[in-house]
Amino acid sequence: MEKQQYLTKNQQIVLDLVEKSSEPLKAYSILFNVQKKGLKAPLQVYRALDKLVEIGKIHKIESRNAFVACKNSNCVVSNATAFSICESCEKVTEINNSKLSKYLANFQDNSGMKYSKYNLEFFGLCKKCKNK
Amino acid sequence: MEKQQYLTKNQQIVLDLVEKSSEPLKAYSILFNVQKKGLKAPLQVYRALDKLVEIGKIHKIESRNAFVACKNSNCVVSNATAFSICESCEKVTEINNSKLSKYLANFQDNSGMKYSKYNLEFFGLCKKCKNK
DNA sequence: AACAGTATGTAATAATATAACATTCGAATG
DNA sequence: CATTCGAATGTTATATTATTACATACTGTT
Ligand SMILES: [Zn+2]
Ligand SMILES: [Zn+2]
Ligand SMILES: [Zn+2]
Ligand SMILES: [Zn+2]
Repeated sequence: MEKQQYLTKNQQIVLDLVEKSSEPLKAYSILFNVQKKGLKAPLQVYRALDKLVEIGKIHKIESRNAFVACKNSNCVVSNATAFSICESCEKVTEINNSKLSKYLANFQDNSGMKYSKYNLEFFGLCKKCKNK
Repeated sequence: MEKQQYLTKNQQIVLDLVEKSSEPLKAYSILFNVQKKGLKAPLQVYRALDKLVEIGKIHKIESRNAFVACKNSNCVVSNATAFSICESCEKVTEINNSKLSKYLANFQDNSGMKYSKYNLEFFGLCKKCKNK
């Protein structure tokens, strides 16, 4: 059984916002949006984000410095993430493909390094933008 | 035949520095190091970096906001990059594995999106750090 | 109650990156 | 050679992203 994670007030406020959003949110946009809820300083947001990323409730899109809620049943495997990113409209989708995740989780090369985590970002044009 | 890329003075200065480095370099560390060569402002460095990334001479390690020289014969496929990153010593290695790149270049899901580019970052402990 | 670990609040500052605009360079053309 | 045009440069200012430092408060355990 997975350990239940109780979120603190700040963490819950930030998570709610990120989950409601249809697009990746940037830290300072989050800050702006939660100021009416009492989170006044960047650090309060960053600390909540750090924790939420750590427990897999949200992910950071590294190439965009933005955050999205996890769409894979709270990513039991938050250490194995893959996203598709439209370079035109910036739509981001979390990829949930068991073949891909199996392939990457088992990937080994001759470096002698044991990988415990990965993050993959695909770029291209989404259906909509392709047909413009 | 591939189009020859002539680098400008600023681009060459930045590239030389990144190629000499055994570790990923951050933009402002690059700036500091090339100031004696006349590049005084952040933008001069960022512009050179942008161009070098565009033509595949260097890559950006997104999770670290740092830059490394390409190790794959100037990445004919600079739009298909994979790295291993040691979370202890921060050593970064560009992965050159044709099976992996073939697998990812051909990856498709049911989103209808055609991927033209990807970046993959593996995390773990390098040989050295594992044995400590 | 004492303690340890985690979370919070707050201010200041560091680190990363871009906007705006004037100027210069360099290849291509006529 | 003179003109043109796109790319690159120089410079200043500013925007955006993220962390340091330190004091305080909350939570569960002994
Ligand atoms: Zn997820
Ligand atoms: Zn799109
Ligand atoms: Zn490369
Ligand atoms: Zn290491």
